Amino acid sequence: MLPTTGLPQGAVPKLERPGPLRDRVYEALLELITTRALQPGQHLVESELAGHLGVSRQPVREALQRLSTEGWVDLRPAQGAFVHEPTDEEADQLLSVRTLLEAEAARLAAANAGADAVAALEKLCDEGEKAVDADDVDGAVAMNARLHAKVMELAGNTVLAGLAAQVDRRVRWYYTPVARQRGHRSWIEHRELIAAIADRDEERATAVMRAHTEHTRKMYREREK
Amino acid sequence: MLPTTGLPQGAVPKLERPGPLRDRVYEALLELITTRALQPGQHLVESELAGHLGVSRQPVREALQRLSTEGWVDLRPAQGAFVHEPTDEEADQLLSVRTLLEAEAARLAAANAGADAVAALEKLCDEGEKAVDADDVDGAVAMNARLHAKVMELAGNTVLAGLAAQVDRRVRWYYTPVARQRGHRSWIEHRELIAAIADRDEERATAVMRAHTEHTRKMYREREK
DNA sequence: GAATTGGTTTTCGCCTACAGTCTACGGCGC
DNA sequence: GCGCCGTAGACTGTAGGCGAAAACCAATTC
Repeated sequence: MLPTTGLPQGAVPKLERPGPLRDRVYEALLELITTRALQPGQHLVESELAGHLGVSRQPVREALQRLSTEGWVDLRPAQGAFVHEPTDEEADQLLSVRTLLEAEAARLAAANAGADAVAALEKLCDEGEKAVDADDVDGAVAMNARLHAKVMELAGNTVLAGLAAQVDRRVRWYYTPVARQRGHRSWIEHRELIAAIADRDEERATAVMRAHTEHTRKMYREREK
Repeated sequence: MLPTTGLPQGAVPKLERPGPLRDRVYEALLELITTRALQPGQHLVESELAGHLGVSRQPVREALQRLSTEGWVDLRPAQGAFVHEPTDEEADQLLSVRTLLEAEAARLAAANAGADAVAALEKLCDEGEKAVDADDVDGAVAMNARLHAKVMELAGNTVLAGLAAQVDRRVRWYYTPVARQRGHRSWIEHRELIAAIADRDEERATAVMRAHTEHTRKMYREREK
């Protein structure tokens, strides 16, 4: 028993710590990039960002460094950081990798999932469909992300989850503009996926997820033209 | 035509630029980690490393930052960097992800490969076997890496290649101690893989690569006990 | 003897300053 | 008028320094 004080565990609100500045800068920049406030190809000047965010250059540099390794910005030596410009080819490759990772996650989820897990998935699906019916695009996209994240969690492979999280976020960056077009159909497929997971049918879960992600990929390709 | 000088393209050796210091620090630290000079769990003190490498703390910080995002070190806030301690579970997950990525790469390679590509693979395989015969473990491991990298290159998916490169390097970190045990058998499997690629047989290439990487995974598991 | 508390030291997080390098622009020669 | 060179500006790369938080250790109290 750790707490020798008579206080209950959650009584002390953990003393909201701001957390490392570099992380907050990272989050801020990522937000600016994903919302297109910083456009692809744009030159990111360290001192400018630092001044704008009210911090020094150092945290900005570290944030840019991290964004670089995750593929959000390109760091050209002695020239600075530029917001990454996604090519159509790269987007397609990213989507195909996503298909691979998500399909595997679906398979593992089907192998591991219990009744309570399935219930949780159903709940997420309900909310997602509700958002679609209400024309709440942002909400639907968010629920979609949470659903996929939940499947990934059920897969129980943290390494896989880490890679998928990166890929997914970038995919969503490219994909958000076309998300609007893909409403109900997507959630019907989600239902099929959950059914397959509930049946513990690894083969079918893999196939459904593959079809699902490939579907969005095809939609992206058609949009390119 | 860019070169208006009459000089051939490669004549000027690009004026050997030292390149960003942080990258060299990164390479140096990665070398130290993979060679076990810095042991898992060890606390990495910035000023210590900086002094040892003859640079300031800043490049060291940036290198550690990058190593952190790639999973080599754990960056605990306000505490510093610690060499990542791989758990058995994590190693297993990493190996399973590797299987997934490499199998897909093999499939794509089989779909794309031409005669010259197959020849290049054969050449790498020859050298690898030569290294094994000479009991040159480090050389064999290196050739193994280059062979897999070549397959990945043939797959033609840079995103996939990027992920696989990270995973592979970490796998090799865990795996190096047991590499010695897995000599000839591994290279026989390589031959089978190349044959499948030469036949443009995607199914078989996938299966062979999957068996190959799963084989090393099993070997690792047995070693755990 | 065990737990706590206070001070001390180490180390990180961030800021500021300086040097090197690349880019852009204006003047000069052809 | 056209192209080259030199200079000025801006930005990045690196170094050093200060304040603060965490870990460590010893003295003290129960």
